[in-house]
Amino acid sequence: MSDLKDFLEVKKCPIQYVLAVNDTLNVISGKWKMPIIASLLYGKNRFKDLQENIEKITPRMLSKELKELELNGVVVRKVYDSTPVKIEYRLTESGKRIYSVMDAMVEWGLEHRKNVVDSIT
Amino acid sequence: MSDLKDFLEVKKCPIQYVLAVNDTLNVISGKWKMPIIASLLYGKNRFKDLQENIEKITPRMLSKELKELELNGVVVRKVYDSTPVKIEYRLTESGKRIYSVMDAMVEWGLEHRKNVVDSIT
DNA sequence: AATAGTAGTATACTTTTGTATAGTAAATTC
DNA sequence: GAATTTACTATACAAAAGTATACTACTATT
Repeated sequence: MSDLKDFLEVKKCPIQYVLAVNDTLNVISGKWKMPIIASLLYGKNRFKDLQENIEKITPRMLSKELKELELNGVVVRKVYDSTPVKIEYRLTESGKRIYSVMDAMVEWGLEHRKNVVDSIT
Repeated sequence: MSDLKDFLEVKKCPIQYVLAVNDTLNVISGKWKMPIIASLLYGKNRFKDLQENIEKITPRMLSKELKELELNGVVVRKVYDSTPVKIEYRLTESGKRIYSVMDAMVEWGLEHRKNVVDSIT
């Protein structure tokens, strides 16, 4: 394949865009990420609260996912030096902004469902 | 837990929203969905074109993913009755609209990267 | 008749993701 | 001092997702 063909035809997405999409996908993919982020948005901040709010999640998964979200800069773990210690998980500013992605997903999903139902009936 | 507490505190996301997010997640999750959708948006419509455009994807995965996208109403498979047969994959209208989700993801990803880099340096 | 292009499928395998179940440790209430 | 609450960890396992490699079936070109 010639360079010209490369230039004219093989349009590629800028690499930063690819990385950005992958970062986002990483943060929202899996069975529990969205429920956890949504729960945090709804003001459920303690381990126990999250566990109660998210049906069927095991403590192992909750712990694992929270660690991953923390590592990805989406969540911060705060230890309050009270007795007994209280631990809170909070969304970072970035974390809160994932709301906009969820919003786009809800919008697409609703519209898509409508279309698919239309196409069947 | 009382019904009142349910009502006052356990705010829940409307079920249709949850379903909508899950539908969207289903369509975009995995290693190859986004590259495939992006390639289709860029006008790569034949199996071979997609295979060449998406580095390292095996024909097995490409075939599997295209089938899944078709089943989900995101892609249509068109057989042209020429000799030799030409087969094209095209995004449905819903499929094209996933662009808006990708857009939100790029935006969040870029911003997040900027913040994370800022917080390290 | 042999080679190449298009559009895949088949089989076996590895890796990643998620589940099930039980247990720990510190403090707090009965 | 026994049970309960909070915040987890440990081990073993099952299921889903992805990879590697080879192969097929049809047509077209040389």
